[in-house]
Amino acid sequence: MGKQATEMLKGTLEGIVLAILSSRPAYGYEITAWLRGQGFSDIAEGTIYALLVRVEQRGLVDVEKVPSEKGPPRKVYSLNTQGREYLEEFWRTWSFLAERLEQLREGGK
Amino acid sequence: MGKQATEMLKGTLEGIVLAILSSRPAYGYEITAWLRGQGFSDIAEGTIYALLVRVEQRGLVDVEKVPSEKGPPRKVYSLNTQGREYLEEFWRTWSFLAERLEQLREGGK
DNA sequence: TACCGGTACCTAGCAACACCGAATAGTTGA
DNA sequence: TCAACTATTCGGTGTTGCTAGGTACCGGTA
Repeated sequence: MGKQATEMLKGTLEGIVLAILSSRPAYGYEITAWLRGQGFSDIAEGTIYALLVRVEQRGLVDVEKVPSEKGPPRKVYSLNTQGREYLEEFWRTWSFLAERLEQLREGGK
Repeated sequence: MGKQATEMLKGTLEGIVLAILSSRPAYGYEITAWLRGQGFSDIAEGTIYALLVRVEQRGLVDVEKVPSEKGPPRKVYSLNTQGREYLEEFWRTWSFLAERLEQLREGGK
């Protein structure tokens, strides 16, 4: 993945993380590892933590500290009601963008 | 369109503009008007001009100054070979992102 | 004991990008 | 003359992801 991805992730990465949290609670380290497994090979760890702090401050997620057997305690995040509404809005925006881009790709042949 | 769009446009707007230029040469004012007609209602005018300057400096487009009947001369941009390669790369990155997001949307039900 | 690797989180500084607001300049018509 | 439309430019702002570190807890190994 090149530099284009870095800029393209702005705005979408937040939605991606919230989408993950909508199906199950998770913590930062776990999310980073999962994303890398999905092909987001160069997602920086700090990026996810910073993002989680932001969404927490906006009140989109709830946090619970859970002890870990092998390391420091985990901060487990889960999507709350406000977060779900925000995610809905995200999907609407995404759909709009995706449709226009698909049209452009068709037309550009 | 809300605030999410602003962040989501980062990186994609460039691809959108290059995609437009891949089908026909165009100038800034024209592109802005076209985008607004397509539903990108709150694209700032200055944004497109700044973007065009960037892609020009990166050598992705060729520029030609063309006199206008009704106003100052237009700067008409057209995609060159390097720009087409860059656009290909953009589509690959976009496809990757779109696939992951579609998977997430499916899984999130 | 000392050390390394894996787990788990945090932070400061940076670069890129879209937005805002304003300015400039040419043309046409009231 | 003045307003409206066309067309481009620019400085400053806020948000975002990346870089490059650091802290801390644990188990295994030399």
